Amino acid sequence: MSYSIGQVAEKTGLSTYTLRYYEKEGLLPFVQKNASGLRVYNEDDINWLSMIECLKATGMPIKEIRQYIELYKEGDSSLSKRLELFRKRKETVAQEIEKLQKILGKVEFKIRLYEKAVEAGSLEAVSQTEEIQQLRDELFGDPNYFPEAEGKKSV
Amino acid sequence: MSYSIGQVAEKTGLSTYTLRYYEKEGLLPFVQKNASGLRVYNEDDINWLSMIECLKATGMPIKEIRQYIELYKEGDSSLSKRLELFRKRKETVAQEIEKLQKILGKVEFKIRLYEKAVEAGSLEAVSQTEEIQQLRDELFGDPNYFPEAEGKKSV
DNA sequence: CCTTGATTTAGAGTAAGCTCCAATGTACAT
DNA sequence: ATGTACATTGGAGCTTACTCTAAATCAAGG
Repeated sequence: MSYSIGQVAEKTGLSTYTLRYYEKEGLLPFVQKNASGLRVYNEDDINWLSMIECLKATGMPIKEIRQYIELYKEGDSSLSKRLELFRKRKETVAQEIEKLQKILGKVEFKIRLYEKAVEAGSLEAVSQTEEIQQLRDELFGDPNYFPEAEGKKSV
Repeated sequence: MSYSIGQVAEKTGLSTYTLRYYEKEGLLPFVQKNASGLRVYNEDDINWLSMIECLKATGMPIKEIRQYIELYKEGDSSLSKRLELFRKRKETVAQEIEKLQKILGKVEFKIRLYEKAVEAGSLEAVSQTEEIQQLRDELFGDPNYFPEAEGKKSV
């Protein structure tokens, strides 16, 4: 099965601009062209796009994705480099998840604070309560992320 | 306690350029200046920066952070809007965490695949094995995210 | 007073990742 | 064969979030 650039755009949710841009950046070195110069994508190209989306989702910039593709083109001699690359990606993603979980905790604190504030009709009144102060201490007693955060003013 | 822009940069890890940029963009509307026009930051400003970093970490763009700050300036009349804003942030972050967990699964699959490939000295040999095909099915049987992904070619 | 280093401003420059345009060519149904 | 939709290229333009520059001013020590 083969696809035009428009069909691939449809299938992947990427724009035709983006597909051409990726090619220009060396992310899709295997896309064929027919006699008239039109791009003809096959299943492998779609798989590559899926891989690219995956790497992008790990936070990898386009230049580094190209490097992966260049490693792939080197063949089996680059297997251990590719393994190493995926291990680094795993680390990056794991760290990002951890960071987001901490952020989620802070946002949930804000939600509780604002729920009480809406109830009371005032933020100042609520942010000094025993309950909120205690929550604040639990969350921000950890000095790792902006220790001065979330002071008395409840910004 | 008060701080110069350089001290705040040191404290927060942001550059002095960034601090001035944030002010220009309306993210720090409370920073004072002394008689000579030099910025003088206080604890509240540091707290605001911490809040800004938190919102940024949720993926919120700077223009929307400014909108939050404008809501804050409106006082208690905007409490429920601010609550709503934090609820949306929570959704965004929760979804991002979910997405990253799926990505983590894919990356871990790649790691296993490449571990085997390095062992065998060949990617093609390994990607057709019973074990890998089974793992692939488990991970990518779900048609939500690029159903064509990870075909026979193991890109 | 003088020097050194930090700070001020307006505005220009940068990097990433697209996004679009103009002019031209291709595919195909009527 | 002609209209319509879709494709090609090079290159310009856009957005976000900084990042830096230049020229002037300020702060503090000797």
